[in-house]
Amino acid sequence: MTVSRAERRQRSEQRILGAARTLFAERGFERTTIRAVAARAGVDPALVMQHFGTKDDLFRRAVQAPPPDERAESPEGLVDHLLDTLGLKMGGLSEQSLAMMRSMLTHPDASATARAALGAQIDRLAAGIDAPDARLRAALLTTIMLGVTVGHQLLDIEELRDVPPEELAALLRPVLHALLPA
Amino acid sequence: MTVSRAERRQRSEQRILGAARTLFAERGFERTTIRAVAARAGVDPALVMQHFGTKDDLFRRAVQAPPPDERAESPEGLVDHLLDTLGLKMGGLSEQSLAMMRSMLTHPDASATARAALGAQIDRLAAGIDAPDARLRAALLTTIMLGVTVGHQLLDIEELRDVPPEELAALLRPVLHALLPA
DNA sequence: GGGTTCGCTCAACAACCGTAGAGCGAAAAA
DNA sequence: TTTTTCGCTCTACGGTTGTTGAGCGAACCC
Repeated sequence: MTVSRAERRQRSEQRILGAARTLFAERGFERTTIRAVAARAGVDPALVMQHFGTKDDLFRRAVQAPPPDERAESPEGLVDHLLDTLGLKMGGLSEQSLAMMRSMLTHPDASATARAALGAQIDRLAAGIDAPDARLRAALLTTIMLGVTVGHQLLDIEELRDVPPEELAALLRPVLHALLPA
Repeated sequence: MTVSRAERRQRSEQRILGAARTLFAERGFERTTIRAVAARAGVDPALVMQHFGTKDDLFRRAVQAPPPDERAESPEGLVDHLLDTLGLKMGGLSEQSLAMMRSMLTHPDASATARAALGAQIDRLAAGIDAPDARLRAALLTTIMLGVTVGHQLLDIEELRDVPPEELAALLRPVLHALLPA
């Protein structure tokens, strides 16, 4: 019944991290206060600082995502992989992705992280596109998916709500294909 | 050489509004302070409140855009009109659009305004699409343009920087067409 | 020209924010 | 058991924020 000290520490760190992710994803960086995170984690605000140092550090920890799986990117599988990106399968995007996206337009740190993440995806995509303007095409593919995700997950546009994932995928497939060279 | 009182009033109101638009567009709502707006307008912070009442009111005034021109929306012209939306022509989007977009993910008011503006565009587009899922297609068209705009104007993705507008339009045209019924 | 209006500034308040340091109590080490 | 460690809370500080009310000076009205 008793819990070891290290265990307690790790456990409350996880609770804080979870609370932070949720609030960052819902309200963004600026509107999320340390106090609110602490309250949601059932913890004193000072403990948050003690664990993560600074609010920016907490944010960095909260949004850091596991490295993307390096699956083989055959040109044909490109579009399918992109459609997965939407988070349509497996119950939506991770909370850390949402948290980062929610803040990427206002928080300089999140903006840089977002640019880096998108840049990485552009790199990955461009490698699978055989055209002189491969990077530009990859960038457009990426921002297109970004836009649909923002509209769907962050702005909650009603026309996209409750649409079966397969229907979205079916409509988007030819769209994405239109950016691949003939 | 002397200026009338009404003239002075209107003049500083415009300066404040301009400063607000610029800062809201650059940093978003939360990171823009009344003091910063006032400083940029060369004015006392209290005057900003006196003119606009509240920071939220100032934001509302700053982002309110002129009503979209009700040009005839022939189904063929749809795509061209959408490409204009990108702000590629005529030196980019208005500062009020950028200000609204910059804050739409974090400020509840801006979020509602953005949803409304996107909803209106979806309506307009859907009217020109002849398909049972016209609204869904219109929503996707809208969010796609949103994504490209966000990536280009707000995140400043380097692959999209300095790309001639015509090149972007040429690549996007088939993309958008892919969402119109055959 | 004298009184009034009013655009504008000055100074300040109350609330909230991120953050730091001292201290408590229980787990760990001796 | 005694001593030490350390996860955690309490309290509080300094700074910034949105916002307000009093007052000044110049344009306005008579």
